[in-house]
Amino acid sequence: MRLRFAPSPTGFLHLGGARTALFNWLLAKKHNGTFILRIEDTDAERSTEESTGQILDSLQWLGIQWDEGPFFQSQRLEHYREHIDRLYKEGKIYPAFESPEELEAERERALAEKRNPIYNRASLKLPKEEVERRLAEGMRFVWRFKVPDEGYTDVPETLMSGAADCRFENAAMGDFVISRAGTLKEPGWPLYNFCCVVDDALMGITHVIRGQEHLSNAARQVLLYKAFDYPVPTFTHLPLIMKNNKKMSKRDKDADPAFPVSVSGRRELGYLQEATINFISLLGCSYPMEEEIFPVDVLIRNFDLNRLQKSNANFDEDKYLFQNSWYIKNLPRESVVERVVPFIEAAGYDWESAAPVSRDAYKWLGDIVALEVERCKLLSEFPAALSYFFVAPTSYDARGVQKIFHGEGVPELLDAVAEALLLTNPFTKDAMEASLRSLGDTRGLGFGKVAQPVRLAVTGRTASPGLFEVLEALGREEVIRRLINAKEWLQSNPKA
RNA sequence: GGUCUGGUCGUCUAGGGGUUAGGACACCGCCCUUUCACGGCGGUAACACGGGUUCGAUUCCCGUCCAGACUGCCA
Repeated sequence: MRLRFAPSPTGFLHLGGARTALFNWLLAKKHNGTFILRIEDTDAERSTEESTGQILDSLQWLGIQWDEGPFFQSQRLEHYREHIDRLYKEGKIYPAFESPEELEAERERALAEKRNPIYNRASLKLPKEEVERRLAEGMRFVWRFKVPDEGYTDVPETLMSGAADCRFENAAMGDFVISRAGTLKEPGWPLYNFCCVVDDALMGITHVIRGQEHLSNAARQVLLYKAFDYPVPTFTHLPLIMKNNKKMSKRDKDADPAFPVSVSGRRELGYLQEATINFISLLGCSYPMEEEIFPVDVLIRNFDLNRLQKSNANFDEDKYLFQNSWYIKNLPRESVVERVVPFIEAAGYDWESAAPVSRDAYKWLGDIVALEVERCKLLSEFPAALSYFFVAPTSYDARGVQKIFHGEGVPELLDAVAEALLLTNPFTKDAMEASLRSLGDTRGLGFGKVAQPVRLAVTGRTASPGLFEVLEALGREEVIRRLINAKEWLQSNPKA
């Protein structure tokens, strides 16, 4: 079993492409087959090396490793030329001389007359001598494939059809172009539909899994396989991934920047590799497992073309986020910390000097990351969530000031807390809790009345992880300093 | 317009001639609780419509409607 992923390097790898790559890879892995990567860069206008690099990066990040390649179509011209020659000699293709403008005019005419806008074969009807004269003169032409006038072309399709193959009417297809405009001396570049067939045949591809937008191409491609007398692979055309009920495309200009369609964009936002694989594996496919969260080896074992869905799938951001947060909570802590570090550094926080002097900075960082692991759904949320560990608050949440700081006797309370914590030994969360609970009791205050002002004083916020974990991580000196700062701030900013 | 493909809770889906139509995310409620989260428990919610076939259709068939893709000298 030989499968391939064949992206065109005209932009980043998007999530739909990643899912196509994943399914091909999964099937290859499951059956000990071969997964080939081929870059379809026949369009010199739009292909870039930068894009190729990005696509390879994204695949590697996802852990989708190819067994062969990457092959580049731009380096395989000889094969295509050879195949064109072959078809020409057999009379299966012919040169067509119309300019794009002429074609467009004809197309509009056809549409206006409610005719199917397929090529009218004007060049095929030219006398042989005329064709030869034009070719000799160096007139520009494209190669068109002569599609049979009658009959049907059946695409062996595992998904997008009923029990039978997917059937297309030849008469409705039109003689499609297989090679761009050129002359005999300077031939144009062959096109996708053609190169794809030549390569898949030469590379021995047995099974093509790709997006459903290629389904109608498949009919043309089958015609080409037949023309070459090559075996036709089996096709699986995946349902499309939709966003707000329209195709999620990398060409979509209106895409919301908060929800990038690229794998790299998601990575930069702090989506995890594990969550991304897990989530896209569920788009248009189901598995016999009860849970919807599973590691990739379970995925490989259970992937099955028969469990593919036929209808399009909407991309559910909520579910993706949920899975991401699940992995942040459940992946080995060490692994999460490792991945959070670049985000913290990119935000400009110097965690090494923020760590209490008595502590190993990296271990300390691990501790505070652990405190936010069940709150942050994206890696990119950690810097803001943890900011007060790196920089002492200089202002306090406005609503908190109003509701908490302006309560009865808060400055004195902060003093008392500072004093109590000074005497708390060891400076651990359990000891602090006992100490502050009893302080509350003596003052006749509910525990919340003690904890909330302290939280606000120390973090500047009304919400945080468990207060005592925070205090312990901050260390005694820093906590006392912040309590005193808060009290002073309160005295110079009294209730209006 | 033509060709092709689809249609089960809001979303992703399981299922399949007889089921209380199952799960997940989201949502709502309760519990836990020093805040915010996490977690636990529970709840609302679906077979597009009309004809057949059948003792019985959400499931099979046909139409309708709706949706999407393709209709490039892009891939």
